[in-house]
Amino acid sequence: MAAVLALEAPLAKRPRGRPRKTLDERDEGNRRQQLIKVAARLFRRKGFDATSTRDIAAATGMHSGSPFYHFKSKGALLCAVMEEGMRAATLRQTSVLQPLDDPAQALRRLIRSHFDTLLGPGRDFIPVMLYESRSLTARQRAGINKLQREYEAAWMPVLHALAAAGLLRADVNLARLLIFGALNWSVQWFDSKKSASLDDLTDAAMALFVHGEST
Amino acid sequence: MAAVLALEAPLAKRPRGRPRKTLDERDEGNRRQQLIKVAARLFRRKGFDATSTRDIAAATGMHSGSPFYHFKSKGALLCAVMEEGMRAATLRQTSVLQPLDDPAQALRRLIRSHFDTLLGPGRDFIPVMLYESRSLTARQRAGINKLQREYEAAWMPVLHALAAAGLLRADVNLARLLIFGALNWSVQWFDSKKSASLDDLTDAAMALFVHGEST
DNA sequence: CCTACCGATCGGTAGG
DNA sequence: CCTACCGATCGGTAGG
Repeated sequence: MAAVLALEAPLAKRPRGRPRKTLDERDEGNRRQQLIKVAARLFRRKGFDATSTRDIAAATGMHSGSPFYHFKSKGALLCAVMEEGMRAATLRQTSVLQPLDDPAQALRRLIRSHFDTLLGPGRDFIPVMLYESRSLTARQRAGINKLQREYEAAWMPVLHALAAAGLLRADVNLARLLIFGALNWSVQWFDSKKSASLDDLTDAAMALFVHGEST
Repeated sequence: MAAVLALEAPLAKRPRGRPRKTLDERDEGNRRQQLIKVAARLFRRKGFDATSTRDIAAATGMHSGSPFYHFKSKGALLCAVMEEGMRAATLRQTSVLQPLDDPAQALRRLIRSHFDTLLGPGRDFIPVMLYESRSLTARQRAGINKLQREYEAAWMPVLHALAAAGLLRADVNLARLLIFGALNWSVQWFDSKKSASLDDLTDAAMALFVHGEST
């Protein structure tokens, strides 16, 4: 009898709060990841300041105070979103580089991977990072900047090689800033339901930046 | 006696509120412009949501409710900032185009003027427009978009001419979006105290985008 | 343009 | 992770 009660207790306790996802999805320990994912979507759609921790809690199926069990502040949650985004972006970028590529091919892969990071389905993390860094503390921002520098480091040898071959004009550091700007700005206007694909964007960027006969 | 009182009354009334600028600067009717300018600076530094109407009032030397005498809502003030920015930017751009320019020269002037609009001293209006449009109502955004389309219209014949001459590769519409991205993103990283000048940036952008021997 | 104020909302916490 | 709550702040308004 006691054994039966113990087995059934979790089920009996469940419907205390508001509607929950199925038990399969609860999967204790993943609530933190759920919060990060939900927060990223809301931060992107409405902005950090305009998103309340209550919004995030409700969209995750929690009550208003519960996000603070997982994160010590709203800002810490924002920082976690950005860290998770940079972790995934760096992984994606590393997986795409191939040792035998010539510089133009390498740049093409980097650009295509970056567009994927910015515009691929369900990718809210990096857009949030690009537009909400102002809400980080100085210490948090320093941490994110470090991840960004590591990410950008992979581009520099490629850009230098292109410049040496005469395929990229302009000061390499300014070129890097301008190129990242051109790519990053796409989160403002890209519409996946319109005609251009990520491959189209990559072709256009290569044609615009890389000089010479064809690429 | 009555005449004397009438003449002095405005002076006698002045010190009722908090510290004011000199009488010369008050200049009734310019308070609205002052609000727009102060709001632009604060919106840019802290973001729209993180700036309170009390911040704006205090920085203009008003009390907390007074901005609402000039603007019916905080959002209307934001919209006024953007309209004022676009008005100045379009004026600046129009004044710079010369009928005898070849396409590359024309693009150079457009880019230089755009950097001036984005990064020149005291230019907070357009950066606010670029990063706070999400806070506009749909109707306000439609109005701002119209001004932006008019501004961008001047670029299209230039880009088409460059494409026809083989100096600009890539689809012209995508090129326009990528180029504006490269330029607009500079508000994120440009530091007027560092080495590069607006002319340096213009040179780098031209070298990056415009193909051919030299420009 | 100021004074005095309102209702709403927010981030965060104690205690369980 | 929920309950119940706090202090602070905010956009906006009436009435002058």
